[in-house]
Amino acid sequence: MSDVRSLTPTEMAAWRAVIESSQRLLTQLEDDLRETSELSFADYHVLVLLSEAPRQRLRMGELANKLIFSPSRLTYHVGTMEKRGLVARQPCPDDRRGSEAVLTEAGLSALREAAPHHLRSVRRHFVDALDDAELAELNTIFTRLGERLIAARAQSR
Amino acid sequence: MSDVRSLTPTEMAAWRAVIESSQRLLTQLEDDLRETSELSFADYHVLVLLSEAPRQRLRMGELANKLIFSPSRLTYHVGTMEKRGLVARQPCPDDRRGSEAVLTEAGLSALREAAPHHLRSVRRHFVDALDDAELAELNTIFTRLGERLIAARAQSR
DNA sequence: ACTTAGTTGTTCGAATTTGAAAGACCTAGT
DNA sequence: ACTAGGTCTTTCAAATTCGAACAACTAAGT
Repeated sequence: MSDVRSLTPTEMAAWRAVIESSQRLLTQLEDDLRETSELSFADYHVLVLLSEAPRQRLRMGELANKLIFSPSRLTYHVGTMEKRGLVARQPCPDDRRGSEAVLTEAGLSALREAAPHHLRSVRRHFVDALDDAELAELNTIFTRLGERLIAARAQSR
Repeated sequence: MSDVRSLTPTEMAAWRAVIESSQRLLTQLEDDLRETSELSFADYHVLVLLSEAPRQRLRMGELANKLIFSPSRLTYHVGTMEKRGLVARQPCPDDRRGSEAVLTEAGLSALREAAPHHLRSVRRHFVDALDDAELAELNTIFTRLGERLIAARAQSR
């Protein structure tokens, strides 16, 4: 049926494998995380990013960029995490438009508790399937892809 | 802050790059597709899968597996596409529990119209950033990952 | 100071996605 | 034939996500 080429079979196969498997990977990690903790993948990601930030806090906008979340999605999501006590929200000191999300004690505990399980899951479904050269290669390739995507997005504004 | 290791820096970097960039990739492709057509990425994917299937039809369950959609999500999504005339739904001849989604003329047209734009987008944001060896490598790696994930899922049932 | 344009984060209604039933049907063993 | 135990898809309500519009503020030029 489909005579829609413009991509070679090799290119198409690689493209599809990446899309499909990364989707499966996310789904599996999400499931594992929910089974061993009270956190979603997004929750976990928020906690990690905050824990790594100076003073364990990030501007909403910055957090949204890192998570690749729309602004409204982040507002909502941080709201749910705030209700659960995992993060707090504070007005930004030097810019009165902004606010920042701050990691709480409870949030840090939740992260510390979930991390071993989550990392085990990452290992099982990702790292263990790859050798060192492949890991290095993936890092190179996806870092490059990410940079190009960020550049492209900046372009089209 | 985070002393949560258990993954080496190399492993962690690769993992993060893959997750983040594949997310960015999806988002960009989705945006491009919406700009040049009336289709979402999921719509497009449905149309491709149907167009490739024998007699341009697939059981709902099979389609859900290929798309990595939950059953209820697929029901809803096919519903919206049906309203737009892109697909039709028919009872399954040999299994009265089931139904199948069928590609319509309009669906095929929509796919043919969207494909060049979409493929150009895939090329720009993915293929063009990679050389042949990398593409082959990605195909190998992600095919393997996908197989493992399917196996793991079958396990845990 | 005074516009004017751009940012930042939130809000709101609509669209989508989830997960737990439920309904209808198939399959195997009796 | 007749269950008992699956399977396939849909339904429903609740949770999430999107996108446009908004309010508050900042930045830059005049």
